[in-house]
Amino acid sequence: MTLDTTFDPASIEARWYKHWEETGGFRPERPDAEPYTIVNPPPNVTGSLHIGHALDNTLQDIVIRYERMRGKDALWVVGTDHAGIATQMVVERQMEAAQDKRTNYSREDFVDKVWEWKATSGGTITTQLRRLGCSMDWSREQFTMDEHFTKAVLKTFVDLYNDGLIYRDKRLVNWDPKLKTAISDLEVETQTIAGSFWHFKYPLEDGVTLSDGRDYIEVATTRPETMLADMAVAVHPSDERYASVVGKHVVLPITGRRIPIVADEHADPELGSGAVKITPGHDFNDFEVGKRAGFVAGEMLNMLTSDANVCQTSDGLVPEEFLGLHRFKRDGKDGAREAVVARLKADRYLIPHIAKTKKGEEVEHDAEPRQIATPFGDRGGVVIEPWLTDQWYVDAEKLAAKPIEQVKDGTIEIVPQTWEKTFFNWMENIQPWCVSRQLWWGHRIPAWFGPKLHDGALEMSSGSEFSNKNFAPDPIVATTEEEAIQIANERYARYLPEGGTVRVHDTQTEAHKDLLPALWRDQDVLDTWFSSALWPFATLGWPNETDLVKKHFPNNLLISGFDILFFWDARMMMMGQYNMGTAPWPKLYLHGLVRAADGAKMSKSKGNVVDPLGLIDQYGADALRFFMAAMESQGRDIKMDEKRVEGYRNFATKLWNATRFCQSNGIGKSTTIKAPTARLAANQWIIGEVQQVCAEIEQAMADLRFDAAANAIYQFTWSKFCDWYLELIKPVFAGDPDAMPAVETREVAGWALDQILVMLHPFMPFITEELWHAQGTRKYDLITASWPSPRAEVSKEATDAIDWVIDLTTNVRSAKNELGIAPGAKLAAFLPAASDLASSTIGRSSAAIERLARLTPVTMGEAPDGPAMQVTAQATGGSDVFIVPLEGIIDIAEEKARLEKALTASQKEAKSLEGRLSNANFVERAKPEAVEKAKADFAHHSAEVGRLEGALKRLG
RNA sequence: GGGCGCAUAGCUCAGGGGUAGAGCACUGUAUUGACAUUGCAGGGGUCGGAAGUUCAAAUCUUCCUGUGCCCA
Repeated sequence: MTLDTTFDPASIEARWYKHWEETGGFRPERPDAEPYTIVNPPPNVTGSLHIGHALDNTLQDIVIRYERMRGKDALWVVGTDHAGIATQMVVERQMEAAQDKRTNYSREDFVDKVWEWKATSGGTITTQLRRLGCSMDWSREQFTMDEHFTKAVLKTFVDLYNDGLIYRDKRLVNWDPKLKTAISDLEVETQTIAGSFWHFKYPLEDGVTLSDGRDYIEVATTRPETMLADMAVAVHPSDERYASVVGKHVVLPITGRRIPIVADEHADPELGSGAVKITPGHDFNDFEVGKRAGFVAGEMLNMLTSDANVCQTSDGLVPEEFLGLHRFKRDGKDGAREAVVARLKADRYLIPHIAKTKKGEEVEHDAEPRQIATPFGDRGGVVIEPWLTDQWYVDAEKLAAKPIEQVKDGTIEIVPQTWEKTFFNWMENIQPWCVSRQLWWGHRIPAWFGPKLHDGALEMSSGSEFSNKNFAPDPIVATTEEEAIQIANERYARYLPEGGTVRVHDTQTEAHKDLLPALWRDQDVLDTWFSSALWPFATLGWPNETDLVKKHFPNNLLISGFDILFFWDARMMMMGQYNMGTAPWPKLYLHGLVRAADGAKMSKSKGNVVDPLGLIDQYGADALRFFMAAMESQGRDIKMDEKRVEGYRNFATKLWNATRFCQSNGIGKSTTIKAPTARLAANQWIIGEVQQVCAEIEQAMADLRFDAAANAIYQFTWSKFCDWYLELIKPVFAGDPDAMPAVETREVAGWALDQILVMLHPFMPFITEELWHAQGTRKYDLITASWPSPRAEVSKEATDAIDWVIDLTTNVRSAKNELGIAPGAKLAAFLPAASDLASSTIGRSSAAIERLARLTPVTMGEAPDGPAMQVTAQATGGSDVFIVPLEGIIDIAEEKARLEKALTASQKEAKSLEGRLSNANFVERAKPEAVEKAKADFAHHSAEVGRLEGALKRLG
């Protein structure tokens, strides 16, 4: 097949991808081969390909293509994540645009709508991954809400519950009042924002005073509205200012609530007045203080609704005027915060903040301005409210124990290793994982509730929401409703008619209307990460004992961005260990972020995102992939550099043109996997170089050094194969095409080019596949070709000869350039004292010397008297000095300048080495190799100094 | 405040106890057969600063400065 004169990536990419996918190239049947498995971090079903995906998936594709070529039964599991909150938000936004809303539908109908959305608009990213060339096993594409996946999720939940590792608890949770759901610690982003610090007087109850006589305690807060639910004031136990009032009470302004003054280490005597207000129902620290002060979670006052509007506390003390206000100013409308401050100020409970103006005048402000670390929900973007609710928690601490051990003992290797510390730091301080979400889209929690049995007696409650403080129904956790009913029937047997059975209602309210004990299902769904934690085995069919699970679990490697180390990687370790009894993979590779050209994080709001598909359109997928690989050194973020992508597009073009050159000289596909036997020096040399670069790439891949692997094949292809080998063999084709040299060279060149295509294929799959087929009719596609194993013997003499010719050529060119001699000029040269290498090389490679070094004729023997330049040729096997007469060719002064420059360099080196060698300490204490090398280098440079001085003298 | 990184050529980055590397950019030069998305040649760095260890430090240690991320 003849190649077009220009390389056009777009026209070949779509064609080859389709071909690979249709012919099963991504998952060739290799039942007896050693398995190699990776699973992709499932992108959100709502997602589209961003530059981070491009990096992550390129690296994975390089690994999987490499292992596939090495003959493994390579499986790259692909799929998408149902992304609970994100997906529900997308569909809700769509409804909003149509003046519709979720609550206009039943839960079932809404979930159906989401599925409809997925069918039509979901999974954009799967098409985009194809454009990148990713060789995933699409035939088994997974979704975290697939039926078999749900089975895995349910089993895991039920097992964890039965093992006491999942429990229901009432505690403060990170509540997103916009999305109206709990979220986990990891989904909270702390940002520092400008805020205020207000100081208030809390009056002591009748007759009580501090030791200094004051009849109030000063407290300060950044969230004044919470004072409506204050339950105590805390002072440090050692704080003498307050020792006399500990155990006494204050009477809260506004609510009139009488609350105790408690001693607690949490109060910092150095901070403000040393006394802090305690709102256990709305602050994580205060919750702990409250517990220590003897309040149980169920008694803690709650003053906010799920939207974060003020509601009545259970003691009924919040004045009417505050009820219904939002927690703070919103959409320009004052909220509870502003109202509370205004009221306290009016009632003279506000202690003003005195600030000085620039002129030194004192001015009163209501509050002191402050930077406040504020928690925001990473999805909803609003301030997170600590809220007291019943939620399901996973005992992460217990599950984390084994993974910690596995990373410590090397069962799991984290690459680069620096991440281990971060991993340990988080895992060793891990908090209970809140896994319930108040959403409709997701895996519904397999729990049913029924009336509580108190000493065997039924305790019915007045129907109320799940956040009801005083009623904790007993959960029944089961894989199916039938099982739940069965358990309930036993539990409530004495309250059921003979042979009767409990009924299951949609809601708690309906269940309470039932005259008999009845169940209602938990309304909540699981955190998305709960299901994605099962990805390494649930995608293979677990809990069924499928052949895939047996063969491909544990996986071999996981590649992910470091940003999901906790969200996903660590949780896979926990769940892998729990469900499968082993680590999900022995190696975890963490890569960095792709940043904008200026080093900033890419974000839509900054408008500095680079679209990978745009780069593919412009430079081709191969160039983008190669860029990603070449820039991926361990432990550093990648800064976007389009010029570099362009450079790799040029590299692809170079290879394209090199192949065109081969074709025009009758060089086609190779017939053998092993290197052909070769007699010509250039051919032996390139075979040796192929072996070397192959070993380099293999080492780099074993170390997961993508940059080293990419650079190795780049340098080999361009600097060795194109720049030297193709130039070296050109003279051969000027001769008889049927003679041995041409026949052998066509064979070797075809083989070497094939090896390049194979070794480059994991990095640049499209162009290599195209060229692979352009080079001849093949029995198989390159994607399933074998990785090189060039175990050929090449003679040292042959490779030395080529190294010598290359050195000679470079030196001649350099000298000509400096002397202003036309590069193409052919010069006669004399070799007075030829090394053995020189003699044999001049004999067998005269054509190369003539064509590349452009020295002709070369005469063995003394040069005639007269001005001349000296050119050296060096290789391991020999070192020679050519004399090139320059009479009438150039200005002698130029040659002198050139020699002077070289002389200065050699003198400098020689002097430095001499100094080192004359240091007794060096000679005695340095490694013998270092001393030997210094001696050899010194000898070399001394000789150079002598030679150059002589040459200068001859020029006069 | 705690933890983890980074600082090497104009730019983006490798490297690493024994004469400093790549790509891009730059300079000069070349255009009758693979390739100007190119060839050839070249300039450019006291490896952030200071001290220490060592025969020898860009490399190891400590401190400092700047900068980035994560956690509180």
